[in-house]
Amino acid sequence: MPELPEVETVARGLQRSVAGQRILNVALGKTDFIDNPDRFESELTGRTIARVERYGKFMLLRLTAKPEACGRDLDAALLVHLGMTGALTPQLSSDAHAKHTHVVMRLGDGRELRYVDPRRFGRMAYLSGKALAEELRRFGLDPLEMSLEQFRVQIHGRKARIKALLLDQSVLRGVGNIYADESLWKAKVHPAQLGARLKPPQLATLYAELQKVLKKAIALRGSSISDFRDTEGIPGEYQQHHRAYGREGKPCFRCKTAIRRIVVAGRSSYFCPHCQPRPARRSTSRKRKSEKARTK
DNA sequence: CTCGATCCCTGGACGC
DNA sequence: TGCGTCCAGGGATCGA
Repeated sequence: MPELPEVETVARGLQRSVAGQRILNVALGKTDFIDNPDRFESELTGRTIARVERYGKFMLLRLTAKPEACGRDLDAALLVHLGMTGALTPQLSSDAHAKHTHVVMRLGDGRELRYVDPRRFGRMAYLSGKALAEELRRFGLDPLEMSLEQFRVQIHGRKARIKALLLDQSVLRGVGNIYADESLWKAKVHPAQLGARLKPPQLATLYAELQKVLKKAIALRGSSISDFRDTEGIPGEYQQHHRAYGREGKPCFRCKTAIRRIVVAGRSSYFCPHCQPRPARRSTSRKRKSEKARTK
């Protein structure tokens, strides 16, 4: 499932392979994941992909202005979210269409940039100017670009659980379930710990481990759990370094205790019950006792 | 402000 | 082999 490292991998691949290419035409299949499909098609046709960037879990295909735009739409972009199963890859026009191919952009050099997404949890949108700026403003800082102090400001004082905060794209952008669990395991922080209750050293460790995990995962071209592939069709290798995610019942790499799975913030959360002890919840247990006493 | 529930969608795993 | 069922999960939305 594409999170920050996987999206970075794909964005770099596309930057290498399709930057500078002109989009000659656009063919759409199912369009329920595209904002305003008609406009999408007309605006993309004839535009050139200037460069490809990552923004959180989004890819931003920056587009050059149409010749007739006369200076308008200089900051137009194709926004792509891969959802769970999306793939955006350049292919030869002679290649057979994979099942669930929903967008085909014919490029100037004869290849095709194809979007394939069985579950259609992804999103595509043509955005420019104000709409693009507004869209991007909804998200927090990139975890690889933020300082420890900026991280601290986002977490301290928050009553939400740390796992929920890490997954919240308005708190920081790009982290998903895998890298949240991996960095919490490394930092020995329980996923249900409240943000406000993280001690300064824990916060500093979590910040550092999150960056380390993300950087290493990028270097290994992401995690391939089921079907993630880079733009050349090669799986990532970071899944071989997972210490918590998907390891329910298997021994912790540090202490051999069986990894447990619980649901936090509506997501499967894998953690070591020994290394990441459940936070003592003084107030809750007291409340429970007093409630029991009252009902009796 | 934060929570859980629900929906979107398909493929894969599993039980019979 | 072929059903039915459950689960995976990012994000939007809604009600508590």
